[in-house]
Amino acid sequence: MANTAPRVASLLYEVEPGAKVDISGWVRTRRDSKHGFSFVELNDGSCMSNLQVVVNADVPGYEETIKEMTTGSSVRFTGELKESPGAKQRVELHAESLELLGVADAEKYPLQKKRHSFEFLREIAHLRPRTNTFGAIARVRNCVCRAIHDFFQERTFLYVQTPIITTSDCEGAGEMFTVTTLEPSTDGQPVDYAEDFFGKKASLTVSGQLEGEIYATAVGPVYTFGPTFRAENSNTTRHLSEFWMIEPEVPFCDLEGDMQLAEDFIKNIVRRCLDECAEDMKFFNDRIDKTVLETLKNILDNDFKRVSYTEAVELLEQSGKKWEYPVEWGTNLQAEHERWLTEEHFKQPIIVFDYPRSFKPFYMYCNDDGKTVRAMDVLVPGVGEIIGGSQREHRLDVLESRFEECGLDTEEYWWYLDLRRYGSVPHAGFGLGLERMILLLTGMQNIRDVIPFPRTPKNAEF
RNA sequence: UCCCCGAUAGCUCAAUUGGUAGAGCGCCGGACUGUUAAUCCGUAGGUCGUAGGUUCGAGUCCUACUCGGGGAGCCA
Repeated sequence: MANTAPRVASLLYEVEPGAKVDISGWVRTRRDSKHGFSFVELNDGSCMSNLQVVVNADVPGYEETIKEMTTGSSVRFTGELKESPGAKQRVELHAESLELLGVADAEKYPLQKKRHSFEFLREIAHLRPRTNTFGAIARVRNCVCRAIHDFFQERTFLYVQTPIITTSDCEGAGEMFTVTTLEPSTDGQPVDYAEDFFGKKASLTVSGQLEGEIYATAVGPVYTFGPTFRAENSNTTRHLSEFWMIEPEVPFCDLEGDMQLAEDFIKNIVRRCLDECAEDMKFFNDRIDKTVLETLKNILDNDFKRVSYTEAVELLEQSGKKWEYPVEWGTNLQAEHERWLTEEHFKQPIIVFDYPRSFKPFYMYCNDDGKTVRAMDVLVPGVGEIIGGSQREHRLDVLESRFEECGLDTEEYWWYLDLRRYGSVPHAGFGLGLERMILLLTGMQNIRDVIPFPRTPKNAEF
């Protein structure tokens, strides 16, 4: 047995009838004809569709084996690929041999030939990739990851691995998980991190941005692509405790360039998925969200609407809507505001920029107006904020005063300030939440269903 | 963390003013069939989330807890 055999996807869409085939996979369903033969629907994860295997009763082993080929069992067939008289497939496999590799007790196997709720499937996350929806998500997610690397590689960005364990805090990004080998204190005494593994308090990263800036100001455009951890007690359909983030950082770049990069980036990913995962994308449109293809086409066909925070506030004030959270210049936009702007008013992705400095972190470039910073958020219908980014403050004196303003210790960020002391340049970057991007692409509602093994408060199974 | 809602068969759900549980699907058995969400008939399958309480009597009412869902905040 070798894993070089063609897979179902190529048999269905590429290989010509007449080919001799050796194929292994899992049974999705079986239909028996009492006096003659059985149809076995074989899936191997290479695509949404199954290979229909026609097994005649005269195939050796048929009588003893076919009843065991229940939903979920693993099987292997050899035979000849033939044109299918059925309307639903181009070709089918006429089996000449059959082999049951692993049984799946039909009485106990949790996946049935019917739809299951996503809540139920979350409880069996080790089996859910065997379903149509989660197989499709896995393929789309893979496509997105490839598209991301290709996008940046084609633009000469360097892929930089920033640390997962870190002793710096990208302030404002959220609560951090502590990494320690110390036993929990039982006497109520505060933990002495000087005694800890790293000799100081260490955490799981909440962002690779600060380290990304180090490389961007040395080797040119870079991007990070890795797991990120937030210990926030967030219980929503859009938050994970462990998620994947892509963070480009570009020297000699201002906010304008940053926004353009973000827009090109998202459009590129959308285009790749539509081109390369057409079958899966059609499934999402048919079964998950009837508007998803239209939404994605809309994204490709239009420039993202750019609106300053100040303009956004004016639009919200003039909307005549009753807001649960009052709109006032100087307060952060709430979900209801963002949703109205992108879903009801503009009905397309928008980029809100130049936010008040009062609620934005220290590293963002301060505008001359003394009130705003060069920050931008990309908001998309259905998902909300998908990208957050900014031009970074590269002026040493301004940055130092911002540290003071934010109550931060410059000593801890000595290396970050060095970047401004020696050869400082304007630079900018952003962070894209991978799982939120996949929500947008698939029309899935809950972020826990677009990552293989979701980690959320009180949940870290598998 | 806050606010709402929920937990009954393997899955999805129903059960009247409180009177000791039903359906569909799935499974299994049978019939039929180049089928493809197959179709038709039948069988089996439940300590009603956990622990208390009210009551002659609780799936149903009350309390606590656990878990799940939706929304909010925080953010990507």
